[in-house]
Amino acid sequence: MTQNIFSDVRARVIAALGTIVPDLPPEVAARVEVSPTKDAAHGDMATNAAMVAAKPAKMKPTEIAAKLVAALADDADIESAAAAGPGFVNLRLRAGSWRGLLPGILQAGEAFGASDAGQGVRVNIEYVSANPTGPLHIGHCRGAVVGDALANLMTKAGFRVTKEYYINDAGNQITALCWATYWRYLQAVGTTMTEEEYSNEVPGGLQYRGEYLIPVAEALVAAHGDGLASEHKGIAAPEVWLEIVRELALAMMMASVREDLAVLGVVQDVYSSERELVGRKVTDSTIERLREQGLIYEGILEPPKGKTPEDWEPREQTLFRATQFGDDVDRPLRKSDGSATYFANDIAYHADKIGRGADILIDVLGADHGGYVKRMTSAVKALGGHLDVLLCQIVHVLKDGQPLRMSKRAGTFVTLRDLLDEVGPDAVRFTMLTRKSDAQMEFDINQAVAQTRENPVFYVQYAHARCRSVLRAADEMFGAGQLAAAEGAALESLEDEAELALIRRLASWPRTVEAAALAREPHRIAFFLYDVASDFHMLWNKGRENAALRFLQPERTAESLARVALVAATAVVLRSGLAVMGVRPVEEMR
RNA sequence: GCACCCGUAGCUCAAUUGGAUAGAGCACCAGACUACGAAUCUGGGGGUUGGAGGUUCGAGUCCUUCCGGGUGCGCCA
Repeated sequence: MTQNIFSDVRARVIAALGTIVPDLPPEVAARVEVSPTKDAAHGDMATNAAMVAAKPAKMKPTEIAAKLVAALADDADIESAAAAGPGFVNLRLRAGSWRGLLPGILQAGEAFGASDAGQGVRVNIEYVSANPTGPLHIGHCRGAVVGDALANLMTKAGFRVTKEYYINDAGNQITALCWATYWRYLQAVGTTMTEEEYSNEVPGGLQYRGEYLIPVAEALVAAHGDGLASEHKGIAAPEVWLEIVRELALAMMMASVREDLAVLGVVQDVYSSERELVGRKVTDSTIERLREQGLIYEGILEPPKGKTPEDWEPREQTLFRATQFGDDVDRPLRKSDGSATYFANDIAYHADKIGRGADILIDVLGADHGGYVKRMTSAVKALGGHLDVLLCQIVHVLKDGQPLRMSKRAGTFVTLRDLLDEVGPDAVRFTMLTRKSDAQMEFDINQAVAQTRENPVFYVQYAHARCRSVLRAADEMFGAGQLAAAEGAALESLEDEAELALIRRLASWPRTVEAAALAREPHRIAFFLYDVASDFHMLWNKGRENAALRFLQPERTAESLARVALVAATAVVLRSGLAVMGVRPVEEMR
């Protein structure tokens, strides 16, 4: 038996199938699945082997199923096999085979569930990548959690993962940030200008008016006094101050972003700067490379149908042939002043990631970037790479039943830090993973902190705390070291249906990790842990009604140790799963 | 107008990626504490999976079309 009993049994099914269909094509074997049954009445697991093999074998599915049943009947771990429905083969494993998995779980500890499914493929996951123009807000939070959990998940599944943040520090937004910072600086040195007057002098107007720039201004004063202002404490020539302000504002904004992320438990491996990339002329060389492939041309785009912008005029641009790779239109790479578009720099950035050694690129983006997906996947395809994009849909935050609208103007702007202060990082992370990332979600602050079953964070934590409680009691009852004894304990006494159901659940953890990693769906871990917790609470309560099922019984050491093994294995799986989600397990609920 | 995401119980969401009778929680009704932690558990009602076609052994899942919600749509990032 390996750690993953499902892949183990699958191998036996394929072997058996091979004796029935001698020339079984490998691609057919690859489609054979062994999965848990939805309905316990069907047994423990079911396989579609007979159905997928029917066509190439030119046999009826039911006929193959009948032969599979006969072939598998000899297997020592299989108690019964039965053909069902259109050609399923339902399998029931011996209780002893299930129980026999517990020592392996305890031995593996939190590493249980790890696999080599990823085969060491190098994956670069880029997430958050918020413009460093202000504090992170709730809109960034979901992507941060999803990206981070996905990184943990794929690492556990045997991928080699790099976690990366792309700093968009090269565009007009940053110049706007500099002007906004400079306004705070002028205020700090005592300018007589009004905000209105200042805004009129700023190209594009004053954009970022939040107070979070005041500390930057104070740092500027500390370092330069009023030397960055004009004689009358007005606006000096940008050559005097712009680059100085840019350096400091960027550094301090990024420091605050990283601090907020750290509170959330997110620490990335690589922080890549767009400015640095542009400085290295990577954009130019990447465009040149695409030009050599004949993918760049000068042309004029059609205006969008229906809603044509007011100031539309046909214009010749440098275009990338995105349509050759599945995009709807070709995309511009240069602005009219000759500088690179954001897209052009981003192509260069993705080329850079590939160049640093990534077999698969993953971008975790916000829903407002949906229109960006096709062009970026097209570009990466042109570069010979592979890009998956995860779109995280909007999160609506609810408090006391009322939606918190995200509005900077109305002053109801919710920062990530605010949310973390109110809910705590563990609840934030778990709750963010209780929805598929491409579906919109409601984040109910009251529910996230509730100490009831309707809060999955609590429910799972409570199950773990209960496990620990039992293990602490076992320590007292049987003395320290009972765990070592439990690993070798006689497990035959674990025969109640609720106990076996829990074991089967724990045994499907490796399969869950693998499937979730391949599907890039970290939310499945949250649902799995909820199911483990549910199975465990159910078993606990059964012991309440039937004393014979209680975990610890002083006068029955063998039975107790067997159950201690089960409880310890449950705690192991819960911790293993929480680690993937980046949530800390708790020892007790206080 | 076009593209992408979504539409599942009254509400919030799952559904092992095309599998068997679509499942949880909340809410509603009825039950279980002389406790290894009742912050939990047991049972019950509740569905034309937005509508209509199609693909096949089999569709919530894939295709077409329509309806509804969200996001975006040449020198913003």
